Amino acid sequence: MNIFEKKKRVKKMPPLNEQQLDQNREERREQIKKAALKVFTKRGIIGTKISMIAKEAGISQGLTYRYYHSKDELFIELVKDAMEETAEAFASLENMSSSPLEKIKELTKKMLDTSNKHSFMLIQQVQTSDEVPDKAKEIVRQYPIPSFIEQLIPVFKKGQEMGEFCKGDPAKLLMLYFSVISGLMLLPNKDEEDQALDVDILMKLIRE
Amino acid sequence: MNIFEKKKRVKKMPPLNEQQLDQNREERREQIKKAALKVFTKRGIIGTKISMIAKEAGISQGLTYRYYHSKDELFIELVKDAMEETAEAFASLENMSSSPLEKIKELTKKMLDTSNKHSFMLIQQVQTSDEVPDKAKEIVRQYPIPSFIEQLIPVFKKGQEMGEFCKGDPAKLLMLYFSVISGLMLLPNKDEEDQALDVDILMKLIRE
Amino acid sequence: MNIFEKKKRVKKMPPLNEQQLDQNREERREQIKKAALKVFTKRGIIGTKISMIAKEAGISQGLTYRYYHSKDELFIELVKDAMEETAEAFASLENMSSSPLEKIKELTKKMLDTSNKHSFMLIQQVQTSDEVPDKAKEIVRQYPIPSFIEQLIPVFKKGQEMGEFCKGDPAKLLMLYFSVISGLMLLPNKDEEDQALDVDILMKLIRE
Amino acid sequence: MNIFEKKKRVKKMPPLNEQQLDQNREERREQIKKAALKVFTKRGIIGTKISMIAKEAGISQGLTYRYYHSKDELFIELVKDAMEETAEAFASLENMSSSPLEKIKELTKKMLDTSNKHSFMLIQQVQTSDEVPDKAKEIVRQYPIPSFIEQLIPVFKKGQEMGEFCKGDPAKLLMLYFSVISGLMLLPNKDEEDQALDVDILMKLIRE
DNA sequence: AATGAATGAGATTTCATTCAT
DNA sequence: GATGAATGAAATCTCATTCAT
Repeated sequence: MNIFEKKKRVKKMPPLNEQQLDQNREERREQIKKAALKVFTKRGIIGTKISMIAKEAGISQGLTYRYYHSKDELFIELVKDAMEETAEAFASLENMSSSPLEKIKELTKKMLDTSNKHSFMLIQQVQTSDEVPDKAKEIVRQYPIPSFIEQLIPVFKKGQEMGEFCKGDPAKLLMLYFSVISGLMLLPNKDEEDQALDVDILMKLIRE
Repeated sequence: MNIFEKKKRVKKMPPLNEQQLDQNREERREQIKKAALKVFTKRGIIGTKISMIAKEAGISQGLTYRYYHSKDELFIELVKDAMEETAEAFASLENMSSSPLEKIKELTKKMLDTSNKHSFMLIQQVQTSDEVPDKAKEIVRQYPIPSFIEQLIPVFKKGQEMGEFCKGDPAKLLMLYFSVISGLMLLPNKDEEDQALDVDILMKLIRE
Repeated sequence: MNIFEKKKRVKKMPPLNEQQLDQNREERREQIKKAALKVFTKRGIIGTKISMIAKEAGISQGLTYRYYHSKDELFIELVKDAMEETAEAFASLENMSSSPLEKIKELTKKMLDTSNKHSFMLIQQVQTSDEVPDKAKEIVRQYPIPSFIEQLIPVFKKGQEMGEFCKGDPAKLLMLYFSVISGLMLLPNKDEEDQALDVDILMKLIRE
Repeated sequence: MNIFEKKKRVKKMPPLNEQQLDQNREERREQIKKAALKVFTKRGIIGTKISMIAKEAGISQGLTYRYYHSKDELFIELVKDAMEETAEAFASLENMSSSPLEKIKELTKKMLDTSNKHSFMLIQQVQTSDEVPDKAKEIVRQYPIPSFIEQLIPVFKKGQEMGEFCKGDPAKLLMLYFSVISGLMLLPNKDEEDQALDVDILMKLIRE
């Protein structure tokens, strides 16, 4: 660092550079979010005590508040993330070159996959429960699940034409299908291998 | 209670006769249970405040404690009832003269019917949540849902032989099927008429 | 109570009549407000712990929350009351038949009187401190003290004409005078008898 | 510190010489004190968070503790300083050659001057509030304000003889006068120019 | 029996102080 | 020395349960 660079730093001389600090901070936030998502989905927003999240994240209660002002704020952040992921999951189907049936199957697997499930469950919680903050409700309302499902209607219709899917009102069939998936997500875990099988059986609901 | 039993209790002369009092008491308990079931299933045991139950039942907070010593006790009582009803629902199939497929269909309707749903949802809650009292967990463990489902295996096998049901491991198929039903119960209400349709589509999961 | 009256009561049969309950409730609120006013003026809103108010009122911490949802709400209610009292104190001068000088003197006495002082001090606190809730600031801003003082300008002018008050800009003189009074209120108590004397000396500020 | 003392400390060879270090340290302490005084007087000791002082001083929270072991210690140090300044302000009158009235007027100006006001306000806070550390209370008790005022009694008497001051008990008149000044200090700022005028009006309290 | 008030244990949140870097 | 993170004790607030009427 030459003397000119030195002058840039107006305020003070922190021991670590700001970029490093920001990154640490971001990592902590992720650590907390990960822990929180796990506990929130397992116990609901009211059943979740901040102390549980802190313990799960391996930090003190107080520290949680340096990163999130309140339990609600943390919850809301997670809901935002979950909505984004969901939107992406649905949107990503467009770019797939596979058949309609394969697309739906892929999406189903993604939703039931343990690593993604938590996000979907969180959204379920927001839709189902009265305990969640209004802000969270709003966010989910802004991007309603039905609208995601509607995106699939063209795919489904094409599948019907190709004879992959059964006849019937695409909107209604898809809605029921995803209700079933949603419901399954709320149930306690199953073994991974079983899951793989399940998907094929589930597809019977919409297959010809 | 016969008239001889009645004479046994003679503490004092109440304004109403004992039988009447007992009946009143029982009615109150039912009134409270009904209210509690509604709120518990909607908000979970932690999300439910005693004040909410009291309000729903149209009585005062304090009075609730005349009939149930604690929130947990009330919850446990409801779980007991729910288990009994569930057991009955499954057992009653034996006496039905209809075909295997019709039996399963009937059971499905019963489970998804708004008036019964609450009991099933309560059991779900016990299985899913960590917040419920240990005693409740125990009760549900004593009569595990899988054992109910096992009762249906003979019925299912018969249906397979008759060509009503698809091929495959009956235990596994039934388990998935009822997982789907359970999951659907957890979702917010749908219109009654749609429900009627849904059942037929759901049956595709196990039908030939 | 005759049978017709009995029918009026739609809901239930409470042991005490509603009027009595409402009155009790109101008394409790007053009791809490009185205690709170004392502690708030002595220690400021932040320095005041709910436990102090509860102790001063002789009730449990928890009970406080049955009457006021938060410390802030309680504070705001007190500010409202104080503003009303202040407005009244100034307004009441109009109806007095005494001379301008006597009017100001009376007002001064009222403000410095121990029994009223707390209300004025509370308003001071709102104006001086950054810790008070925004709502409280708003309320005080709605009826600004200067506007109260302006009401006195005609009185003061008349006093000047009568030779009771010194020459000079009435607005400026009154503002200074009441600044002095306000300041004095913030200081720890003096003996009652001294106070009586003080007023006459203070009047020198505006007397001819 | 003389040059001999300097040689006594020879632990290691610091990049800067000891004197320089000490001076830096002293400057930092002053920087912190200045910031603290500003915030303490504005928000009270409880309303003041260490983070606020650090921010005002432009340093980190943690660093504050390198210079002061606790918030209380910092507060106490400020109170000491304030008492010394006050003592000096009163003492300095002795050396003035002006008339008694001019002396009091000068003192008044000094007290209401924005740059000095903070110290006086701090002392007020110690006298008024229950939140301050006991040590601070003690320090102020050791040099009671009344004793400062008593120092002025000879001056006041001389002024009375000279016909500059009004008749009456000097102790009582001075006490009221400084109560008024103290009170005024607690009020939010006024414009500088108004202040100048105010002093003359205030003097009416004690002038003939 | 019935009510609503009252309590107190436990949860959330704040912040002075300590710690690792 | 300097920083910002981390801790934990104390405050606010909630609510299951008990109590007086």
